[in-house]
Amino acid sequence: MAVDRKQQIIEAATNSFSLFGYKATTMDQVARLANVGKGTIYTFFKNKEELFDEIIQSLIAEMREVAEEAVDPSLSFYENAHRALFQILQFRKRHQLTIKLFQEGKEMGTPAVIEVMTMMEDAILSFIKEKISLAVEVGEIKPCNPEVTAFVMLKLYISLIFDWEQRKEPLSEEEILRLFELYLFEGLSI
Amino acid sequence: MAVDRKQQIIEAATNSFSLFGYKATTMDQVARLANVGKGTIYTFFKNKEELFDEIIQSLIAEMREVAEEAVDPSLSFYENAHRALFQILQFRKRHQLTIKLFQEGKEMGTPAVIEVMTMMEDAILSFIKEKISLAVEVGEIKPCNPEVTAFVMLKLYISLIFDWEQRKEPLSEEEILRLFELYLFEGLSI
DNA sequence: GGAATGACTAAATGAACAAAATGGTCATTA
DNA sequence: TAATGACCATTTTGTTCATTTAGTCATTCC
Repeated sequence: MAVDRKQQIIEAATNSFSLFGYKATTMDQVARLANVGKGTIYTFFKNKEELFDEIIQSLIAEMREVAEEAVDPSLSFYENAHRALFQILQFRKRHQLTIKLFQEGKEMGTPAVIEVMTMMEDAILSFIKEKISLAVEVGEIKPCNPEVTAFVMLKLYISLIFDWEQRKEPLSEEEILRLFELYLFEGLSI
Repeated sequence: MAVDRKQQIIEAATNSFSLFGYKATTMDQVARLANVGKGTIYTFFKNKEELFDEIIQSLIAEMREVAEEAVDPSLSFYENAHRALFQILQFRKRHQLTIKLFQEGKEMGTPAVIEVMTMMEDAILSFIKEKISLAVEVGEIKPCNPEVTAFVMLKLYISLIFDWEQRKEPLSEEEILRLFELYLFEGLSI
């Protein structure tokens, strides 16, 4: 075959998921968009959910790459934490697919979407956790539970970037970095 | 009548809201529970939402009182934050109403509930902000934007109590206080 | 011969309609 | 004159059924 049918299917599905969401994307539509018979999809993917999962796994891998790229070994842990988290969240903001799915998960509660969003969050948490564990070992930050700390960091970031934006003027990247530093690293005590 | 009908209605409604939520509480039910004709409710309250609002206003006032009582001017900001936080924790446990409404707002998105939860959040934020401003003026904590700081404190608190519980074993009160202290006051830096 | 296909089926979905429940009113009652 | 519950308009819930959809498989095509 001249063209890679599997790739065609993945691209068609990604486009449709991005545009209409998971539920509103039909396998007929994916087949049509991919210029492929519907049955062909099932020679590459067991079912709709597996096709979806494979797309999300790529997305997660891409996110990890972006985050990893943001890390600069010559910088401090807190600066790197900020850079990585900021990049991940910006990535999420930029990619139509993540935006659409976030919406669908919240508004319609589609189970497959919720499952996948949890996977994405877990991937982010596991990435941060890894970095925290390392920083603790090296003695760059105080000993702490890496799992809870990763969770708190992510939540703090989401609060500052997404939630704060709902009520007030968005914070600039510099402000976010400064706040991150102030609250999580220096602490408020005199 | 010997008994205060308005009070009866408020108590019945509070019970039902706590037990079944706002939407699932019918005015017939409130009337029945209050041993009152349905029309009587409407001599005291314009409609269901006003009855709800009045109950929430009391709840907010009560929360403020509880928090205010916990504050001891002779203690440090840090210690007072502990005490207020602890009291609010205890308060939350006593009031299924808050929990039920929080759930309903998130899961069903009942507009009246969302509106009221926003009011509660604003009340809490304004309370914390006030205390932070004072502490900064007195030089008890580092200078910081009181509004953002209050926001971050509340979000951290909600993350630790509600969100963490969704994925892992709930944290004990002692653990929550310890984490709050570690992340916000001491900071992670060595 | 084996990959690709699209007509086919069982299951899921949602539109449309009917029935029940609910918020709010008001004439009657005590 | 305050309290009430039958009553009404509207909303919500339950049900039916035609349509749509995910997934299969006999047939086609290279």
